Amino acid sequence: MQLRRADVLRGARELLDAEGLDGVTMRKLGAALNVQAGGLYWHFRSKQALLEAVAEDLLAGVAASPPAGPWDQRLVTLAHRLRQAMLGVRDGARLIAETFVTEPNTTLAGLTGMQILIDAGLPPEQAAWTMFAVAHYVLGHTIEEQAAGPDRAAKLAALAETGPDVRELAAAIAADPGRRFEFGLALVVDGIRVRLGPRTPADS
Amino acid sequence: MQLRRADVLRGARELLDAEGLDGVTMRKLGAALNVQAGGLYWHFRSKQALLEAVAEDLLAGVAASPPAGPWDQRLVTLAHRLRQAMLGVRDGARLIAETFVTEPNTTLAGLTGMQILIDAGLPPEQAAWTMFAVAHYVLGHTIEEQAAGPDRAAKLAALAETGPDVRELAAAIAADPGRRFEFGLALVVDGIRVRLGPRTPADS
DNA sequence: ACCTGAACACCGTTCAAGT
DNA sequence: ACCTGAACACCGTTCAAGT
Repeated sequence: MQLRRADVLRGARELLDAEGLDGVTMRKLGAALNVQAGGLYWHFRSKQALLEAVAEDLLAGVAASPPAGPWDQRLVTLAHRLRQAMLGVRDGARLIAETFVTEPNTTLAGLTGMQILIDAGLPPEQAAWTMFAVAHYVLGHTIEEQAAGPDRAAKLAALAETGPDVRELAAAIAADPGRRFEFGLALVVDGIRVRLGPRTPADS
Repeated sequence: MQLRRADVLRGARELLDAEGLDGVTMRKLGAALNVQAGGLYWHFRSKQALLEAVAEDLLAGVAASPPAGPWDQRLVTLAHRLRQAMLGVRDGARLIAETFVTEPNTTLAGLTGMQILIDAGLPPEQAAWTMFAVAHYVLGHTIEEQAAGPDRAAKLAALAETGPDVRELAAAIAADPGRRFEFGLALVVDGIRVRLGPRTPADS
């Protein structure tokens, strides 16, 4: 039976999850879908276009339903969803980083973040800039968190041996990523709060 | 005459600057150095090892001299240096992201950030976590900022046409990266200040 | 419309053998 | 010690031709 665009997308995502971004190959994907590698080019202009479609797909749930509550909670929810979306596949954050998408899911996620900050009281331009600051923190954190590497653990252990200060650094890398993410996110949110002035808790 | 490790490193960096990360190839590098691709493996265990050496090299200046002044200025200086180091080569931020280095330059940069925050009054564990939050913001920002892509401008222009709210978002992407970086960095620093309590301005 | 077969111009890595 | 030559097992992409 014939392959649909959605099948290729699903296959690519499964291959990504199984092999990582460097393991995604048009030939392997073809094999998984019982098709020659060249045949995939009927469905997608290029490998890059396929990866961008996977990236857009990955962000599907991020802003599908708008987060509710006070502005800080809404923003934290959105940031969580973004991280979770990227954690949804192996190398998801790297995929997002190496891709430039202007499709609905991606755009809506950005707009939603911006709107939350406008509702909180920021002028539109500041809201957009602030939204990107949050997004960049989330992206940077999640990329690092997903970076696998076989010798990572070994290097880290060796590093921890070299001194007490370096030990503290190594411990931070090895710490629970979820809690570390939360910590940094709260920091950024506090920074935003400063810009809103003192009468924020009363707003919705 | 013979090739030294440093020559390979310099060649790799120049090739990276000229062709981008995806254009760095053992064969092209060999050609640039008048050597067969296989010959490079005498100097470096693998392409990955070579890239990690380039990454470590890139961070040479970041913490070479410790930033001076009040803690917030010291931290901002360090963040600037980190961004500038990554901007020093094409795809520098992506290189740092795809690499896990525990060599002196990289480690010292991390330790310096942590020490600045300890001096500011944070307990060591918080200082380490905070340092990573800053680093992740810088990394995320600089990756996005360096993402080239030929159709980027076209996609962005098309996006700006689709509505006034999206226009604001597109404008933020197209804005001066230096100013945008500054804005987000100040946000993070304000967030840190909140955690230090009210008696900070008096400290050095 | 959707895919095959085959080719083109590449990759990273290994390793005997040369100097 | 440092590198060549040649091979191995791969890549993304194109495109005539098939169905």
